Amino acid sequence: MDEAVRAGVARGRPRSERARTAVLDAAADLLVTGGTDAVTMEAIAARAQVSKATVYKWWPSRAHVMLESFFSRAKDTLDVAPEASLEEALTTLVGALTRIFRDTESGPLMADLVALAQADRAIRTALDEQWLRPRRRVASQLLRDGVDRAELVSDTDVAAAVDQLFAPVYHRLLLGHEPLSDELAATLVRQLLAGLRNRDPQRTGACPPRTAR
Amino acid sequence: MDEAVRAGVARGRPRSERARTAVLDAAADLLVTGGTDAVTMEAIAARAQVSKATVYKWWPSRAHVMLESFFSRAKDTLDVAPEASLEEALTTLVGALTRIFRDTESGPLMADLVALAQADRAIRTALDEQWLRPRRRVASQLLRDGVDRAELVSDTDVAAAVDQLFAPVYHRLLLGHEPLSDELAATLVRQLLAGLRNRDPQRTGACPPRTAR
Amino acid sequence: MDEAVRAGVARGRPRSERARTAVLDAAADLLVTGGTDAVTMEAIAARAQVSKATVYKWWPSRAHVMLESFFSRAKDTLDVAPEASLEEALTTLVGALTRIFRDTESGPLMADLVALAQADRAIRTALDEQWLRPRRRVASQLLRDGVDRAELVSDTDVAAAVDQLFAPVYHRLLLGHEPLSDELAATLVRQLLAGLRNRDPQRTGACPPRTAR
Amino acid sequence: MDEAVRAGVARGRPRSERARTAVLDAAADLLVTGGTDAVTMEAIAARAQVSKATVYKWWPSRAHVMLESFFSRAKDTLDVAPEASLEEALTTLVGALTRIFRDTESGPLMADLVALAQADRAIRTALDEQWLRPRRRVASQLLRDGVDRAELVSDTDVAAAVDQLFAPVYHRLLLGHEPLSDELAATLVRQLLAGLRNRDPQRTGACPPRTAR
DNA sequence: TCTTAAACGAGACGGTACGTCTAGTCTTCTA
DNA sequence: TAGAAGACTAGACGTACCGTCTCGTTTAAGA
Repeated sequence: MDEAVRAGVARGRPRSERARTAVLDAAADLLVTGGTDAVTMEAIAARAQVSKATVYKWWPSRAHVMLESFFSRAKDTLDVAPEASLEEALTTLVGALTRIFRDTESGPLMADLVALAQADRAIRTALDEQWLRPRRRVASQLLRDGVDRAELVSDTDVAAAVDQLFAPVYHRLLLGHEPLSDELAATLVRQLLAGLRNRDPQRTGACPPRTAR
Repeated sequence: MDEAVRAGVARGRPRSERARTAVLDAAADLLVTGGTDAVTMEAIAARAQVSKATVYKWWPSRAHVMLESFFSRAKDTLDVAPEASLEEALTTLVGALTRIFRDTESGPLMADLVALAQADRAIRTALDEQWLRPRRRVASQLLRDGVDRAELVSDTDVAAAVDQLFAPVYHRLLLGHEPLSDELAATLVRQLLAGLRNRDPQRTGACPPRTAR
Repeated sequence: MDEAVRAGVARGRPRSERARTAVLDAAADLLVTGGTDAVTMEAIAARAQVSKATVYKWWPSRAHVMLESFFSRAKDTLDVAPEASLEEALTTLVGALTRIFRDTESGPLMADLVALAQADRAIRTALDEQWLRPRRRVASQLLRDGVDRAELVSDTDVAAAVDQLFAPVYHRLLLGHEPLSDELAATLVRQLLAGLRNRDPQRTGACPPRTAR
Repeated sequence: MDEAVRAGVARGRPRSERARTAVLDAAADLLVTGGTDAVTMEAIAARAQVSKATVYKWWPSRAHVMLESFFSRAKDTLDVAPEASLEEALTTLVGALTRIFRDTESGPLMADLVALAQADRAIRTALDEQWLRPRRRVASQLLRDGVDRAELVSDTDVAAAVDQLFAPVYHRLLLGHEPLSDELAATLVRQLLAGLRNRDPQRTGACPPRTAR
């Protein structure tokens, strides 16, 4: 009936939750065991014991499957202990990201998604809005609060600072030139907040001048 | 003959330089105009007016074509003025990278290569060894020199610091969440060297304490 | 309950006559307007405003729908006027067939059914027993009566003769090499009964000899 | 070179004769062993050890494969012995058709082609022009010659007569209501030429009157 | 000048995955 | 219990690109 439709009453056979999770699991498994090239719609359907038509019905492309597979897994915390210092809070955020990229399927999934985002603007947008932005927002707010309290210098470029905390993690995930070590998060936060410049050279006391080379 | 072969003397028709450059140009053009998906071996050969066999003869995969296409274009300078300060030198390096990614075909090419590197370990290695490592080496040396002359603090994690300078550029190139602006390089260098922490809050003198939140 | 079932009393919702005729009409309409390929179970159900399950519940395949659709339409007469001559009677039978194939939906339906019969033995059997055989039986009886009364030669192969009357109609329907013209039936009957051989060459009188070539 | 192209000089790898015949054989084999439904492009390619792309390159549809498969096999003779009588000549033609339909793969192939012709006008045309018409032409000419020499009556409808000879064969092939027996051809020719009407009933002399029923 | 051998263009080939379509079946709610 | 809605499995469709192959055709160095 029309009323039924308008009321959102389900008509017909309901969507199979089993199929949905099987697809998401299959995609992640294939990626981890066989690499990007192994994750074809054909292979996903076969491993999930699901017909290709069902996959295409709910996800328009392999990239969208990966996206949902990633989001169904990657649940890092955005909660920061209220009593934590700024340094502690930022370290928690960056450390959580580092660990899920290094220790879970989310790492390969994110790497693959960034690759897919180069070919599909919708994926890039979804990644930005649903993953990056919320995390950047939390970090940005912490930094802005620091500026407001005068804990941080007033000319801080918050966006750039956030990139200096998070980008190295993605960079190492994607290129692998350096490991995602346990200390990385603390190091990134410490070096950004305190800076690299030596303010107490040879025990001269006082705050350090900008020493030209 | 055997002697000729042993002597490395070229026998037969020499490799066509025209074909080589046509292929590299075709790959870059296709990428810029049509996106990653448009760059197929088939399309490269067609646009370059070259047979597929010739492309496969010299490059084992599309990724290798992109790699050489990138390297034949991206010639940013690694030279730093000897009289420049540390901050100036680093800003020059990061700024050069930002500009070639933003203003030339090298940006899309690098983005595509990072994507391809997720599926092809050889590409990842080549990118690392032939592109990233030389640039990281120069920046690392500058930072280590700073530590040696006590301009920088002794517990500096050079590798992490280098990432805090370069990774944001790649991150923005790949995800596009923030622009590759003119000021970015200077900001990244400044914030990393001086840090974000306010050392002179309301003229209270002395170095600032770690203010708990 | 069981008693009711045994008693043949209908339980539950009775079958929808509307659905039945809508399906048969849809099948015929689709065939005439779009050709064989347009007649899919999907399309039939959609046009008939009926669910696919309902179609499958009552007809095991598209071929069976076509079969019933054909039989619900093709009602040519098998009655022959008792006072008619043999030639008139046969002409009536063949003419009726020609006209319903040429002027009604039964033509395309029969053509489609013959095609479907190549893939489905059940359809072939049904076509034979329910359509061909009754018509052949009537014509055969007329011919056999003719033999019995010595109007026809005693060595008549009735089955072959019936084919020589009817087969040309199906042949033209299926291949279209010649039209199903108004005169066709009369011509077929006349030529078969009287033969093509000239029995009165050059007015020599008497019955004609078999002139060798 | 242009001259080469214009001259029809073969460029590139030449077409594989092996692939061509393998496809035609596979199509015929599948049809005979598994029926119409077994003959899919997929199955043809698989059995012929040929890629689907190759099949589609040379044949636009399954129907065209069947068509060529049929023509590569069905080589019945159209030659008639010059000294043969009209009756002998026609019997030869019809008999040859009957035998290749009954005893070779050409029977199932033709049946399938007639079915396919219902959905594809191009197939119908090809069947008509390349198969039916040449055979009908020969028979028609024999009949017309007979009329010219007054062996046959002058009001003979040649087209209808040809159908009365050939159509029964196709009809039995397609519907199977009667067998394609050895005697069929002779019977069809005899009955058509001499007619069914008894001209010498009970030795009454003279040609028989039209006996009303 | 003539041979020779590698590079080249064209394009057919066997594969594989694509994204779509239809066949049938199954599950839920409604009439 | 029939029917409508619609999700499901299965598998063929026709296309595109892959990477390989087989031709005939340059092109220059060496004989």
